[in-house]
Formats: sequence, C-alpha cells, structure tokens
Amino acid sequence: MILLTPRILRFHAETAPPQPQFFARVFAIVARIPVGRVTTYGAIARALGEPCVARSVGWALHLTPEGLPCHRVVNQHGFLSGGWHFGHPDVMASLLHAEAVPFRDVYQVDLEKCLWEPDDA
DNA sequence: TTTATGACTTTGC
DNA sequence: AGCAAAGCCATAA
Repeated sequence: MILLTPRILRFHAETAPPQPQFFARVFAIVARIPVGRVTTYGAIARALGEPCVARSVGWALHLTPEGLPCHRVVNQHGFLSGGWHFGHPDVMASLLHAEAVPFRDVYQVDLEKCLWEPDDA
C-alpha cells in the first residue's frame, strides 16, 4: 500500500500543485516493479506521461515511504544511484541479488536482462 | 517570488 | 565508445 508522508499530504492540500499526487504516481509505479526486475527514472517518468521528470522522480524517491521497493530503481546506466540512500550501495545490491537480479558489475545491474518498463495504463 | 539543488536524461563532441 | 554540457521538472530555502 502506498503511504504518503503527512508533510506531502499537507503540501498538496495547501498548494494544490499542477501535478496532483505526483509522488503518489511515482510511488505507485515503483510499487508495481516486479520482483527480480528493475526500472529507470526515465521509464517511470515516461509512464507518467512526462519523459522529462526523471529528476523529479528521483526527488520523489527521496521521500520514498517505507515498504516501497526503491532499491529496484536505478539510473539509465543501471547503477545503484539510490543505493546511497540505504546507507551503503552494498545494502541495495544485496536486496537485488536476493531477487535474482542479474548484475553487470558490483554496483551495476544488467538492464538488458532485468529492465522492467512500467505501464501506467 | 526567486534562486539553487538533485537517487536523471539526452544531445553534442 | 566515452566524456562534457544543456535541459527538464519539482522541491527546498
């Protein structure tokens, strides 16, 4: 289940940004990433209909609620950019290894094999 | 309100 | 193929 932090909810309630529940959309897609697969910020952004919000997607993931498989989100090169959020990329790498995600390098997954493109439809 | 930053992407060299 | 610069969006200060 997707959980929005009180701060985010309050922000939406007060300012009503042009992109309603932008975070919720990102979170929903991240939550739909199958086990053993990973996706990229660009793919998520594209699923949102805005290919250029990749950066914002990373921002949203910064506020990732607990229970969201944010470790399955990597950059276009397959690097565990977000791994640092876990304290150490090895933590993220371990999570991905546990899901049988093919690695191209120690901190780089093989997008050719495990890339999952989200479908917002 | 304006400026600066970021878990990015794409284009150009 | 690999490195550098510009662009885009949302957020934080």
